[in-house]
Amino acid sequence: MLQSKLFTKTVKDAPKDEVAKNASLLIRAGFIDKTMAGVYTYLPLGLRVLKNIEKIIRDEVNKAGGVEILMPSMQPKENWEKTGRWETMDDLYKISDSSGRESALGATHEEVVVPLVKKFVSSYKDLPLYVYQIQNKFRMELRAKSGILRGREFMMKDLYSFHKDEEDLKKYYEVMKQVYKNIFERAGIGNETHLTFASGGSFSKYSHEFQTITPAGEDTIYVCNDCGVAINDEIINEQKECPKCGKANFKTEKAIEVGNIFELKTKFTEAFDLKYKDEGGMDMPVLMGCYGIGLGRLMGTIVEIYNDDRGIIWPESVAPFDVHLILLNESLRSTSGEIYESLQKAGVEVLYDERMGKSVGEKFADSDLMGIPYRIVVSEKSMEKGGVEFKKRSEEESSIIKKEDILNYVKKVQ
RNA sequence: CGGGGCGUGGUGUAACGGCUAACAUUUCCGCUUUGGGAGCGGACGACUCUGGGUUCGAAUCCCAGCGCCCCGACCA
Repeated sequence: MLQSKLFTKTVKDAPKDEVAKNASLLIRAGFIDKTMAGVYTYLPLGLRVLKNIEKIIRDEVNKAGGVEILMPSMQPKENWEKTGRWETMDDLYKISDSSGRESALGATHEEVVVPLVKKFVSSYKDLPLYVYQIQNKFRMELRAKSGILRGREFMMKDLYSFHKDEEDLKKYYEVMKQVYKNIFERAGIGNETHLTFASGGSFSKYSHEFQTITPAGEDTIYVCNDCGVAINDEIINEQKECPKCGKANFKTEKAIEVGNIFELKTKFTEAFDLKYKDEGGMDMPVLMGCYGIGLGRLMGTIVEIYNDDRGIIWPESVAPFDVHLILLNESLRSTSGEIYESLQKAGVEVLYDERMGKSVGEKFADSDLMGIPYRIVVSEKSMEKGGVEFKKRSEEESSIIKKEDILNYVKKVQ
């Protein structure tokens, strides 16, 4: 993409209200724009990151048998009354039309997915079933905060699994643990992200969160020094030992909850009377699990972890582009144009800063701020030294490489 | 929802209750410049969040509302 076609601009000073690093950097670099408190527009650069995250999640979830659908944001009030959550869920947005008819804006989708599945599942032969979507959720946060980490409207991957018995649910629950591990690994935050025991499970007494350690976190977790899993506040108040290895040797950390997996068991299937016929023709309750990841929150978490005083440093797997190609001298426009074409032909995603009239300093500052993993500078100076300048955003040193060798240096991940 | 802070050009800031609301940056025009937000000259851009009040006079003081941020509570 030509940088001149980006309609966004970088800004030197972050809006003074934005204290959160993720919001400050993403706004300055032109990835997002705040529409109102807790509600953000994803601009061209930000959307590309979001799509990359989406791709990783979709890929891993599909491997685990997930079947993608798209459910509506507007949902019937009656369904929410059936589960009792029309009254009990405080952060549910309720909307009404001019005739006074009320609906809910989906804060989560059990109220839609269970009646949906009921229409198609009637036999043990129809189970198990794993459906998911990547879609916007609405939650009436009384206090939206921390940039895109806690919004009122946010994109979420929510998967719902349906099973004939506890054993099958348990089995899939373990599969999803691994899926989540893979996703966070691929998104570049594998080392910082800990499987965390939380309360709320049905048969195993626990649910699980995936918590990423960073000072920007709003949760406190206790990481076991012996086995590396963590427990949250709720659990440490109930017990003093690690649920996995039994030791009681924790270090306290601030963390962001990037994912959550939960056994719902029959909580919602009972409300909608979702049953199946077993081999003997008996009606049996369907068991459920649900599994969520907030995409924007994941993006914000990545920024919180990967930045320096000059800007963002994207992991290659989610970066908006692979290469930032920067032309400094008009005399080399055709040369850099050829490099641009050949990289694109090779499947490398390139942001090409071909703008003239911008100072070198400004171009470099923009590049550092945006955080694209590889920077290639085409200039008269680099040509005198024998090629183009190649530099990783994550490293300080640059090197001169021949333009024929560029592809060897730009290793494509994913 | 309780507590605190802040609302002035797109952005960041300034202005004693008193002149045409100032400066930087952005944007536009011209020239110059080309390896870390470069220089010179010119131009555009603000009913000072909204509504009341006090005053001869309000960006400035008072009240209310709205918005945004922070702490807390809440977060299947």
